[in-house]
Formats: sequence, C-alpha cells, structure tokens
Amino acid sequence: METRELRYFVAVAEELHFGRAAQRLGIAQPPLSRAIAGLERRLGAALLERGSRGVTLTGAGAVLLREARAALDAVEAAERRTRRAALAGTGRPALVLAAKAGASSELLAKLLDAYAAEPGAVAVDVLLCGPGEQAPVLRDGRADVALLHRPFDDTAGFDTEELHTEGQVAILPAGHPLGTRAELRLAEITGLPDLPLPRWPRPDGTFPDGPGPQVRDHTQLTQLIALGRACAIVPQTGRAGLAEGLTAVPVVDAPPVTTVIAWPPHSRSTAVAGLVRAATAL
Amino acid sequence: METRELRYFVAVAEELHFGRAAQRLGIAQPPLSRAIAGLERRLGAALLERGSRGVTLTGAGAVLLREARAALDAVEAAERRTRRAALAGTGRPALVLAAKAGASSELLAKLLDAYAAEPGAVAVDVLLCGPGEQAPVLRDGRADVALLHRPFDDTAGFDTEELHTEGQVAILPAGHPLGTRAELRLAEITGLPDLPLPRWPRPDGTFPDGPGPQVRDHTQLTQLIALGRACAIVPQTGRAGLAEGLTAVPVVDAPPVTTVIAWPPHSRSTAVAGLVRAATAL
DNA sequence: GGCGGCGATACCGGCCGGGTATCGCCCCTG
DNA sequence: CAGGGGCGATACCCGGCCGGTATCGCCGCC
Repeated sequence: METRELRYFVAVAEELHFGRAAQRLGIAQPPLSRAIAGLERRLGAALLERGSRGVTLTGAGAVLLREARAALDAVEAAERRTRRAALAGTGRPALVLAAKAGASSELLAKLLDAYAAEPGAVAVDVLLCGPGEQAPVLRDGRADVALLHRPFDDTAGFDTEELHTEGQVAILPAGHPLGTRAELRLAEITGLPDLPLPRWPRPDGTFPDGPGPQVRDHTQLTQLIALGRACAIVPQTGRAGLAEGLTAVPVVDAPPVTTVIAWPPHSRSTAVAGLVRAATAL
Repeated sequence: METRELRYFVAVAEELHFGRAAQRLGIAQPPLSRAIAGLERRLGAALLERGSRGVTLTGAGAVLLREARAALDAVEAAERRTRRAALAGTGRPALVLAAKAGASSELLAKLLDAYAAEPGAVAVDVLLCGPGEQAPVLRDGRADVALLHRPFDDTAGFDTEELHTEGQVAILPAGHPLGTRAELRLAEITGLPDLPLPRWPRPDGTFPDGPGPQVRDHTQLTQLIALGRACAIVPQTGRAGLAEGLTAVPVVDAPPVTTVIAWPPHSRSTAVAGLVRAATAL
C-alpha cells in the first residue's frame, strides 16, 4: 500500500463524498474513484458502501481509517524528523519540545536550562500547544519530546518518565465567598450555578454541550474568572503569577496532576535521551 | 514520501550497498540509486555517505532509518488488520492474540474461554511467538492483542492492563544439591559454573557472548536442564506441568513477573475492547 | 597500468496516475 | 410521471515516472 492510497482513502472516509474528497486532495473525482476501487480490489475487501444517498464506511473501512491515520502520522513524522535532523549543527532547531501553553512554565525553564548546560546539548525549540494537542504533535513528528499532564493527557503509545506530581487548586474571582476558605472539595465547586466550569474545545475543535463559557486558552480563562463568569480547577503551579483579581484555594479531593516527559518509543536518539536525563535529574 | 521510497531506503540503509539492496528489492541498481537521490533531493538532506569503500549512514539517515521502520510497520499493520477485519463474520480469524510459546498457557486458556462466552465475541486466533517477538508482531499488525511479560518485554508504545503478578522459580535438574532447598537467592544461581544460565537469541537472531548453551525455545531449555547442562529462572506458572527430571525452587529475590495484555493505543475496536474486558475480569 | 567493483548517468519503453467527457442510477420535484 | 440534477462509475487519452539495459567515472588493488 502506498501512502498516496492511504491519503486518498482517509479523505474519502472523512468526507464520505468522492467529489468533495477529490476537491480536497486537489485531483479530479474519477482517478480518486479508481484508486479506491483498486485499493478495495487488492485488499479483497469492501471499504465503502455506496448507497443511493451518500457513502458509508464498512467495518473494514472503519479499521483502515484508524490504522491509516496512524500510519500516515508515522510517515509524516519520519519526514519531519529527518528534515530536522539534517539541519542539526547548521541551522537551529535540532529538537522540538511540545508543552501546553500556560502550564509548567517554571519547570520548562529549569529543564531547558539544565539541558543546555549538558555537554553535547543541541538547540531545542519549544512548541506551545493547546490543551490535549501535545500527543498528536508528538505522533506526527512536529515535536520530538513533550511535557504531558496526567490524567488530562493520554500518554498511551509513548515512553514516559514522571517528573512532578502536585495537587490542584480552584481559581476564583477575588471577592467570591469561597475564596476565603482554607480548602475546598470538588463537590463544592462543580455545582456552583453562578460560577460554572468553562468548556474546553474537543480535539476536533467543537465544544461539548452544557453550561459554562467556551474557552480556548489560558488568557481567556483568567479573564473570564476575573469577570466573575467562571471558575477553574488547575494544578497548583498554575497559581504562580496569579493575575490581579483572582484567588486560589486548594481542592483537597481533586485528583493529583502528574507532569511527565514523553517521547515516541522507537526514537532512542541521543538528543532525546539527553533531554530526558536532564529532566529526570531536576 | 511514498512507502516505496521508504522501503528502498531501508533496504539500502540495512545493506549499506546499493547492489545488494537492489537485488533484495527485486529491482535493478540504477532505479534504486535514482530513487534514493530523489529522496535526498526532496528532503534537502544527505542520507548516505558514498565513500570509496562502501556506504555509510549520515545522522539524518540514521533518524530516517528508525522512523521509516516504524512507519512501514504501521502501514503493514494497516493492511493486515484491514484484511482481517474484512474476513470477520465470513471466514474466521477476526482477531489475533500473540503470546509467548510455552508461557501463560493456563491464563491463556481461561482468557479465551471467558471471552468466547461473551456476547458478540469473534473468532480469536492465537499466534505463538518466540521470546520478545510479541511486540514487533503487534506493531506490524500480525496480531491485534498480545500477552507480554514485564520486565522481560518492553511494553512501550502500547496500551496495557495488568493481569497477574507472580514470583520466579529456579528450574534445576532433579538430582541437583540446590534442588532440596526451600528457597534460593539469585546470587546462588547466577554464579554456578556447572549450571550456567542459557543464552537466548537477540531480536536479530544472533546470540550474546558468554558461557551457557544457546537455546531458542522452551523444549530445548527443559531438555538441557534435564541433561544437567543448564538451569533457568522462570515465572512460577512455568513450573506447571514440569517435565520429568526437573525441580523448581522459589527464588525469593528475583524480580516479580507481571503478565499484561497489550494492544496498539489507537485501536480501540470493540473486539479488542471485549477481549481486554474479559482479561481484566478474570 | 590494467582490471574489477560499485555507484552514477544516459537513454528508452511501458505502465499507471491524472485529466476530460460521458454514462447510469437514483432521488427529488413540479 | 417526466424532467432535471447530483453523484459515482466508465471510457479514453496523455504525460510523467518507474524500471530496464548499456555505459561511464571513480577508486582501490593486484
């Protein structure tokens, strides 16, 4: 199977429409039809059900969609990482570290400093991601290493080392009655009608239903809290540099957050290994 | 990048010789040279150093070799799993479970029984592997799920659930002086000049240096022990059905062995999920 | 200096991927 | 019920690229 065929199939499987898929791929529709038909013939399996109103995936098609996405990510990763490795020594970014924007900034700074002090350290770029974006970025090669936060991020499929575990705090508007308490419990916060928890975007960009404002980044969040329109539960270090007008109160029964450093399991490169060593030595 | 190019590059990188690589690929040498040159041109990176005596990998080439192997495994896995999914319902093997030959046979039997009793269970094939072979088999799609044994097998890159933890025992020839002991320590066994630990093949098929006979499977091992030419340290359940002429003694300070069920992280198919559920419910 | 090994280059032929035109089918609608 | 439009499949053609053979250029070694 060629990657071209996989790309074609993914396009059709996502659009469920040959015409739109062809358009997205920048080719005409007939070659696309032929390519899919050829794929099905070679696999000896129907991948798509051509019904009278629209196209649907067969069981085998659903399997191929999942597997093809993973395979294409791996191919893309190969290309990107090779390009990056080729620049090592000459141009700059020999290693890309992905981290969630607005999180672990202190840890991140210490890590970069510690690694830079090592002999043989290469230039490290930091790629700041939206929540939950680190894993895909690591899978498709835009990054080589990532800082993830359990239990929010799924670390499945990567090698990891734990770096740090911390409790969580509630961030409240400064004047809020609960802000004077020494500690809180989850149940006291999740049910507040005046301060709903915000909704974060899902990986596909849409928002879950429910009350609470939609937020896309940290700045929006702090602003909303300061306005008294929301509250949030975040790891303790999120309290550092707390903006004007916000208070933090520990939430004793919130699950602890573990920051881990993660990398693709097959990429035991010396550069990655060095960064991991620096991280665990912190 | 097309998978053809990746296959070509891997062949050259492994052979470090264009002629032999071309032969292995079943093509002539000139198209291969051109394909690699094209790849290097498009990546803007030298992958191979053509020296006067032979070809060597550049840094970027080494990165691409690792990444390309992973990517090709993923593509192969996509193809195999799709073919298998297409047969589900009609022909038989809809799910393939990899397990180490000669290990966990009791657990395996219970697992297969428990899963078969579930509603909606599909046909499961068991693929018996040599030691350490389960992970590659899972990566390239020959299997969908595997039973692995920590700390021997590397579970990096997979989702896992722990099933069972057990201590290890030493297997000795029946008449051996240590065979009468109630328990042993690692240090008492590893140094025995008359009963060396056997050497298992590495993933590439070669054997590490050292004393001790070379063994490739469980049968050879038991035979060698019965002959008084070796001893072994194996998980407790390996004692079940102990062959004539062998004794087992617990090794109290050997690391415990955990049997886990593992599957590729992206393949949350209902069939795999059902098997995992059956396994954890044991 | 000649020879042999090896990768690169030159050149050619056939296949296949991609394009345009068109068909066949089904659904929807007036 | 007839007509039209949307959509995927088919027919057919062209060009590029993949793969083959022949040959060159370079280097090391008898």
